[in-house]
Amino acid sequence: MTGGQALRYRSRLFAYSGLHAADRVLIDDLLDQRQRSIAPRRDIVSEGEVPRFVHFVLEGWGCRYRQLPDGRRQLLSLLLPGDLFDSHVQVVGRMDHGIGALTAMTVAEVVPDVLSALADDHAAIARALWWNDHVAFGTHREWIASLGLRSARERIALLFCEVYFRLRLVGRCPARTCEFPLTQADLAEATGLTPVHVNRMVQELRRERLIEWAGRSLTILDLDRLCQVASFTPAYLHLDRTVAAAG
Amino acid sequence: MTGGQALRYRSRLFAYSGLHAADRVLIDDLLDQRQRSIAPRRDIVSEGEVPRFVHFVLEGWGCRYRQLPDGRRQLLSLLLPGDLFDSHVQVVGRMDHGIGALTAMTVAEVVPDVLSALADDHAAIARALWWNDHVAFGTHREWIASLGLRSARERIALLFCEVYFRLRLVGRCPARTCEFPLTQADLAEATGLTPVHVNRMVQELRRERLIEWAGRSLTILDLDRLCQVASFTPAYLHLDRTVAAAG
DNA sequence: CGGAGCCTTGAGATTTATCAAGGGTAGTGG
DNA sequence: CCACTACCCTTGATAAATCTCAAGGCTCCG
Repeated sequence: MTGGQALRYRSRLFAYSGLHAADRVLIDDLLDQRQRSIAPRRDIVSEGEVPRFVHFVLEGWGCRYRQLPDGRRQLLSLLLPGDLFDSHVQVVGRMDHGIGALTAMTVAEVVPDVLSALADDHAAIARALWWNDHVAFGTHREWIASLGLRSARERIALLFCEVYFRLRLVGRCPARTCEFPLTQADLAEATGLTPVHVNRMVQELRRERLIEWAGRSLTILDLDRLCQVASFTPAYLHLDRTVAAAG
Repeated sequence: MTGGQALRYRSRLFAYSGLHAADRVLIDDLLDQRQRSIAPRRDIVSEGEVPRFVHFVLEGWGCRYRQLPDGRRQLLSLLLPGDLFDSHVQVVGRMDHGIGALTAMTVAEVVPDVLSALADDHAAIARALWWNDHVAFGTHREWIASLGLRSARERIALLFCEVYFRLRLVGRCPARTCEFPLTQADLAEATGLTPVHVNRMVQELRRERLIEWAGRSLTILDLDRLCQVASFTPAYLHLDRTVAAAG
């Protein structure tokens, strides 16, 4: 589908169905310019900082998070391999939240003007960036709905579903098993629950043979039923604009 | 600050500090082209629909919302007078959520290509649209943090704070009193709580002399203390890019 | 005058949090 | 090779926040 091009990376953008093979190569080339490793639990961009780069996640998992003065912390979204974030970093000014690594990560730092220039010259790339933003918005909306109206059990199931579909899109979940390197404490911060309660709910999902999760490996045993538990529909990921939708 | 221009509307965009007076007039002119009235509780754009216009709220309050198959409903964000939403509606495809009116509303429907053309010709307008998106993202993030880690009382206080600052930006809250035409049931859908519990928490805030709220009118009696209760900081509204920041 | 919609109150049930402790495992240094 | 530490997962008991169900009252409008 992407042709025989020798792409070195697996950007999410490559999944966007409007791109030509040549567009993918252009994006791929950007990612070689400047890379950075981040240790687990370290910030990629801190609150209050003025960010200078557009970031592409090459390896590892990160998150956006918000921390209140009293120390309470909430994850706002997951940043998975292939993701890019803050494509229009020029408008950001001071960060109103932090971006951190959950595992060891490698990210590509792209100079915003270079990406903008690329988008100006190649309408399809501009559209791919729009699409990516649109999906990010959709994901935020679904998290609001998750926290606002789903039970603990449903929230956790939803997160598993989301990760599964997102990783599949970037070719990191060929079968029913994918990486899931978060701790239960991370999961608690993502779902607005306590670690203790997450533990109990995860065990429930295991007992019902919906998932297996040990170490960094997650297996979805019954995707249909898990989606049903979570009231998950992938609509908000807008996969219809994706090459995967064709296959 | 906006000069002596005869602007007919009060778009949020006018607050963006990068605009010239002439830019404001151009935007203002867009809003005359095509307007639509929406009855309270009706959809402006329904889930599953393919939206055709960029919308500007001229009067009344609306919301984005997500409804699960079983009927549970969560508000995702408030749409207040002056707001514009889905400025890049071209990428949307099928709506993954609904947009509805909470009160009677008047919206301007702008043809996306016309707005895009304007943004292409006037860099400042493009930046204003970016800024608006950026604030929308920030608001979604803050709602996630609200639902994930704040108590019922804090969430309600936060919503009052947010509305107060947003309305002030568009000149609809000159003093301590502003419109707040939601029902307690709406507030419950926004905060992920039950109407009964919202009622009790609102009474608590009233008893503590933090707010007065009766009918459609909200008065903030002690803004500092209310912000403190809510752990509210306006950072996510990015008012620093705003003419209000100067004054 | 009657109804509809909204707000309010009470009592009891449920979900989730809190506190506290124990166990497994992997890595580290002696 | 063993002990030790750190980190994570697990379990139990109890407490707190929020929900559910039910009913009554107010106000506005036809």
